[in-house]
Amino acid sequence: MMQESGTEATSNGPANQNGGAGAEPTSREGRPKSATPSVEVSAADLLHLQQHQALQVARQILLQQQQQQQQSQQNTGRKSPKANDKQQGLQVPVSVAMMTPQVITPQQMQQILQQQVLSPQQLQVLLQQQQALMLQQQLQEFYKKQQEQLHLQLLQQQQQQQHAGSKQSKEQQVSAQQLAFQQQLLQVQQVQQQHLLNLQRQGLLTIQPGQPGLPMHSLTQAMIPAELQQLWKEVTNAHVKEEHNSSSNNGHRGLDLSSPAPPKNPLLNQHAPTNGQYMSHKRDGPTLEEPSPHSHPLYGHGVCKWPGCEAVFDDFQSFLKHLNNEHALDDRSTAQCRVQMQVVQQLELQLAKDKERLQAMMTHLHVKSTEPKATPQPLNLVSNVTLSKSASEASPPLSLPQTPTTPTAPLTPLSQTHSVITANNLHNVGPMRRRYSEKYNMPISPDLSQNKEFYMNADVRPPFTYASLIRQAILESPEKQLTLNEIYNWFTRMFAYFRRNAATWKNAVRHNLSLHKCFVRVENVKGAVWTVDEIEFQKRRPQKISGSPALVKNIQTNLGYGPTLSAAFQASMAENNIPLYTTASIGSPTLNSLANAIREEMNGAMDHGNSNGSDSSPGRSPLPAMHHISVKEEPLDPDDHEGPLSLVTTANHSPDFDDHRDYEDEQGPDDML
DNA sequence: AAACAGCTAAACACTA
DNA sequence: GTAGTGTTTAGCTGTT
Repeated sequence: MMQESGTEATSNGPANQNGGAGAEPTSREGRPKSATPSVEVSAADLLHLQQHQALQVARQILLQQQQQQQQSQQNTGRKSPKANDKQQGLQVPVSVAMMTPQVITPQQMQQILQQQVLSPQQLQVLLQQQQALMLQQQLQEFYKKQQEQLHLQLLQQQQQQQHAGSKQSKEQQVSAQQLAFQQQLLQVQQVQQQHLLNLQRQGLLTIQPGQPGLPMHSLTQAMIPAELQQLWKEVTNAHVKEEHNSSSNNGHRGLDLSSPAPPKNPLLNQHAPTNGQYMSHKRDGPTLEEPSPHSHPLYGHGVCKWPGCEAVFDDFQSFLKHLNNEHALDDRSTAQCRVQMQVVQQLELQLAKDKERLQAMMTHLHVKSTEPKATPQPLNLVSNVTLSKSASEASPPLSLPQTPTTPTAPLTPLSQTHSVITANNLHNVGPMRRRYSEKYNMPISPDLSQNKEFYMNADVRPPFTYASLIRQAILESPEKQLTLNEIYNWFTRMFAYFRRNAATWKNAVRHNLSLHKCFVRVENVKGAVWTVDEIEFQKRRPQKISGSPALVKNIQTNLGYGPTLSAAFQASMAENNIPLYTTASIGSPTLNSLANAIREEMNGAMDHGNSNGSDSSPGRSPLPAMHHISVKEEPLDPDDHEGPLSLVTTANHSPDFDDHRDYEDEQGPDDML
């Protein structure tokens, strides 16, 4: 928590984000919860500031307009545009109160029109002024409403936080509130921009790119990161030159994108409106040619990818036509572009926050940082597959230990085992000699079920030992026994990784089956099947888990049901390896949840027992392993059970069983006998 | 440093 | 003869 807040404070401050104008709403996301109230206040302040800026912009612009017009009316003879420009730049915002009284009522307007005291030009000017003033009033009203809403929200948030029970729910509330808050702010921004754009469009807002001291500019700066700003400038300059000859907007340059208000996205440049040529502006530098004559970032699968468009086209040319016609350089496109830009900004900010969070988490867990790679890859497992392949294909497939990537420091078992695999985790799998399922004696079932899809699709080596996997395969089977071929099939079915280099891993499977005493070969009518001797499996590695004695006792008591429970149940209990998680070994689970998990586990085990025991084939011992257990000379050493119980909930387990059923069906009718 | 565990490779035997 | 299955050994690496 402290680390996180520290990180946030240093690397995510307003200065880093938006150049100091402080109008970036999203910088609040992910802030430390302890600082929530004060940050909320600052959020409101920021909103105030932003609104104030927008209002100032409008005021100043309107004032400029008025003065300009007054000057042009009164000093018709003397023209000194340069002096005017300078004066405009130095204008000091005046109070709205100075301007509001000038709003003319419709009746007055009617009178003026009827009396025809004004020339058409004067009327035009007057109209513009009126429109501007009305816009400003609307703006003010809207801001007031927004402000009230936000205040309400903040109040609610504070109250909720005060009464929130658990820390976690508090966090959730906070983040939900933050999200709503962000959206609110985004909305405000967008409306601001829309209004300003309207002003622009009507020629009331004539702001030149090079003009100093423009409030609009500061507003824009407040919204976009520095680099984007830079990019924007570059693009803007180029665009101004490009558009300079265009006389379409003669008279006023309200649509000129070079005005600072619309943050110009590279996107804009990508569809040069005149020729439809896609000029790659980003990444590879300006010299890069477009990758292919028919590729366009806004065109994919025959669909226009312009936000909210989705028009379908048969060919690229018609798309280009559409792009030039429908998404030409107009106010709508500009506004959409701005919105898109904000979306990107939000995502970037979110990414940055998540990165920081990840970093903090890893720091907290004492894991070496993989920061540069920590950028979440798209969930394109294929790319990961490629990576993994290229890394492993150079060497024998299972000789991943030789890959240059060294395994990271041990993770907290729970955080690793029970988390869904992400792209980051990929760096951790493979070269582990001792897979964490072994190392921490963790059950692989939760991980497997949770990341089942992942393992099934990604060519990533599962972080489990062969022994664990074989055991899992066997235990997942209804009969708790599998032929070698069935084990093979389970491997290939469950793991994309084992769909290649079969000779290697199959050899390893056989080797493990033979080597480990925990795997018991049972002769069957149809041949041999392999079963798991759970006790032997647990004995393989003495576990040293410093569990609370009470818990140990508890588990032992549960195991003590032995005489009254079926052998299948015992086997299932042992099978699922319910561990005696301690706070030291597991991190966070409460005793309560542990108890629940065990309870669920027991229920699930009972189910398993019931499903196997009664209707299995007589010729085939349903639980050969149990038979094996029964003849073991060594009594169950309590210490052996300290680690070995796994948190496999029925929820996690049953799908696998279902899947396994399918799989078993492939194996032929021998289960039916 | 030694023991241990796990992975890989390979040789060999047996059987269908 | 071949493929599948099962056993065993050896060498290596990583962990304890």
